[in-house]
Amino acid sequence: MSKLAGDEFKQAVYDLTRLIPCGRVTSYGAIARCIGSAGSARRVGWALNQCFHETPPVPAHRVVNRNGLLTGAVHFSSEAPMADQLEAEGVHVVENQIVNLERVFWEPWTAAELMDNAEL
DNA sequence: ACTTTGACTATAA
DNA sequence: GTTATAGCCAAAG
Repeated sequence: MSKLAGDEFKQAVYDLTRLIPCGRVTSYGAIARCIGSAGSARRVGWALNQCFHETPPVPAHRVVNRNGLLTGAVHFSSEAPMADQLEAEGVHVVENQIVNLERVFWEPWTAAELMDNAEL
């Protein structure tokens, strides 16, 4: 068993994505690795594609590729572009690419410490 | 059941 | 530094 089903995988991705602090971003591969499915970065994107009709909403705009490029911007609503939401949180975006990526990058393993601390 | 595609990543040239 | 190719896993056609 222990096989990560599609729905469980999506839930794991959503849960971790919701833990991303405001003004920070992360990568698909980092999320995939944190949930135990390293190398399945593409599945993270697939899961996030379904997040729009999920409740509560998932801040998918904080998830970008390893290059800091907003590859999923085209999947966002025209009224709330990915870049616009990132800029609203203080993240500078130029040509669909995040500026100072290292400065705003957030590693999901930080969430593990937070959750562990919360359980105490 | 097989083939193609996808919000990716790493390595090689 | 960039560009090209391979590896990756699962869903959709």
